[in-house]
Amino acid sequence: MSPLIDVVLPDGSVKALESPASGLDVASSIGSRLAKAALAIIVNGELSDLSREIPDGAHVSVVTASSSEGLEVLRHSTAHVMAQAVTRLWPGTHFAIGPTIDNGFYYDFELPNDARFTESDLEKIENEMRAIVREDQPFVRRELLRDEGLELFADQPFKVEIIRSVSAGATGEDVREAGDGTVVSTYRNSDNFVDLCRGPHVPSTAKLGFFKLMRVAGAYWRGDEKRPQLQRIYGTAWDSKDALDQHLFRLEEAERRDHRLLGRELDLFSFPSELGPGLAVFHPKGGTIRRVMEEYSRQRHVEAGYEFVYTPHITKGDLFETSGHLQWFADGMYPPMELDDGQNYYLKPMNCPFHLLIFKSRQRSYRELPLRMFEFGTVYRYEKSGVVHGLTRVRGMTQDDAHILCTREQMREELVSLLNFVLDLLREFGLNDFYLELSTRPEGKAVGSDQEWQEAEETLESVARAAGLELVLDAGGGAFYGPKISVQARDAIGRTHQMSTIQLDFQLPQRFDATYIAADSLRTRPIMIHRALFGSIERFMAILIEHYAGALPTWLAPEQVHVLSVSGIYDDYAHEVALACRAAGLRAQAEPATEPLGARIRRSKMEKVPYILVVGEDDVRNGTVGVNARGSNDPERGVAMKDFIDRVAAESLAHASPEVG
RNA sequence: GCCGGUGUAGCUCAGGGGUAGAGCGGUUGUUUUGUAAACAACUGGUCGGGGGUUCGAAUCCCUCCACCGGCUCCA
Repeated sequence: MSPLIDVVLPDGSVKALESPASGLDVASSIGSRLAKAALAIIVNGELSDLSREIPDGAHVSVVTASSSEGLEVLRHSTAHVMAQAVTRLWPGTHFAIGPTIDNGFYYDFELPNDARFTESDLEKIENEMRAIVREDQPFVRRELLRDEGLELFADQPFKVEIIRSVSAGATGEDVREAGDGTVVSTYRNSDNFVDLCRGPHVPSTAKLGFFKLMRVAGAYWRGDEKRPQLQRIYGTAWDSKDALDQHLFRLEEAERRDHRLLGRELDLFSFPSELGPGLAVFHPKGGTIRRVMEEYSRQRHVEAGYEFVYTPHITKGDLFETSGHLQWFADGMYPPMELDDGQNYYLKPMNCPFHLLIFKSRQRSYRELPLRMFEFGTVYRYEKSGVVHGLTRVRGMTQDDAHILCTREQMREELVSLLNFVLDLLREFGLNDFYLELSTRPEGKAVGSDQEWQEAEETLESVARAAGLELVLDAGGGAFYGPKISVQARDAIGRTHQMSTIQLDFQLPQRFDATYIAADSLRTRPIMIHRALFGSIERFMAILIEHYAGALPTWLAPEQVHVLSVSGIYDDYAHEVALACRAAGLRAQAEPATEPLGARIRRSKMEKVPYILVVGEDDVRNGTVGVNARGSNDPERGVAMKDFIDRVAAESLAHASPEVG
């Protein structure tokens, strides 16, 4: 009889198993359904293959696709299957890395003879993957010495590079691929496919099957644009057809919300090709949304003690020499205009140097600090041709930009109140699920001393922690002049967007030699805080449009009320109602009865107007309206005109959407 | 900037060496409508730009541009 070992299950209970026992044995001992669903096992906190032998006394937890770990294992294994399929179809392919990502995975390849994947290849690859799944190939783990690994992958240059880099002490992605360096781990599926991989993997390809290859794209090896560009295939993988279908449905939902599509359908903005890429024009309705956003923002900034400034769009290059932009940011700037006097003039990519000049326009006293200067500053950035994207990435944009100059002592408190201000403002626009990101010093392209950076980063971090929100580190993501906190918001369908940025800057005041006279009569260097709460108005509008799927809350809706008369003989009353709404500050208009009512209702509904009023004979007699609120299938009849107006005015003030029952 | 894809009417799309199409939209007329599409007529295009092959190019080839999906970058 074999000796027994004990394993501790997640609920604390202890199970005795015959030794040796694998992860699969553990799962089987609990139940046959679990054994079937098991994909991997966590042994003493370490995610491992099911085939792994379990040591006596281990704490174990069986991993199925219902956990995020399980899905990740499943996706990673599917990536291997894809790599095998590709090497079957294109013998001689070099494969690079194939990690999991949100909802799926990708794998980077270099095809022989510089061949390229096309979209139609995806179906071929999927079919080959299905064949591999049917073959029920086991994933067999084997650990090799470094030199054995180098030999095994001698014809796979990317794998060789990974093995070399992990044995040289690399971390991160490479370790995930290969292990710790002295020993490398591999997974073999069949005689002709073995991959370098740390694992773990599902026991067999038969555990997989609910996947779809989404798209093919170029991707630089190691994300470095100076290195070879590989062919990347993105896929998604799930544990059931249902889950896969749901995911595909969510993608369709995101497509339906695409602000570029809604922007055209709702007649909000466009990108005339006559203007060039990334340059938008706002149509009257988009202009209304923007104006309401800006007006509200202005009002809040006045209340928060900001002063409003205005600065020009172009300047002599000297300014950006002083600020360091020409040294650090020239790639992002439009090329200069050379004028007759031999001066180079630039479109401004940022507003900060101008605000500093305002600060410097006369001597400042500590009594004036903190000085908060706000501007809707329109800036131009020469974005690379491949990156412009709707309103979220443009070449001309307006920032709700402000620069706060304060003393070192004031800095912390200013940041704390600023963060509260931001979050409160964003909540008024209907976003309420946030986390913070701290971006630190960018290696190799930063100005300032180590000590200054350290102080700036520590201050920002402590302020961010004090806010009590989740904090994520974005190492090396800061601007060249200082670190930043950015507020990330999750939208209605769970995507995250970078919203506000708050940057700390010890550099610019120094470069411009900005000073104030402190209480001790000494010239003292102020601290500068850069901040944009919307980020850019364009991007923020895009996010709102997608968040609300175009159905903006009443206060932001470009048209709030449409008044439709049942027939032309009540058009006068419809106008009267619209005028009364407008007198109460609502955006309302009467639509003439040129078409049947149903057609006009449909038109207004498609425009996502919050309130459609229908008026007819009863209403003319009683001074009432029929109210059809957006989202409701159940119109109200005979509502007193004044009651309706009061209700919508209140709703608008509260920044709410129509209440539907 | 790089890789892949796509450019036909305002929008969505069909056509694929031999007279440029549909639906929606727009305009006009008729219709007077109680909650998501009345009827009719009309209107609409250098088939992204340029070059080439050809008797003939929207269609085949080259090139540029724009857009879409990624990479790098980023508000």
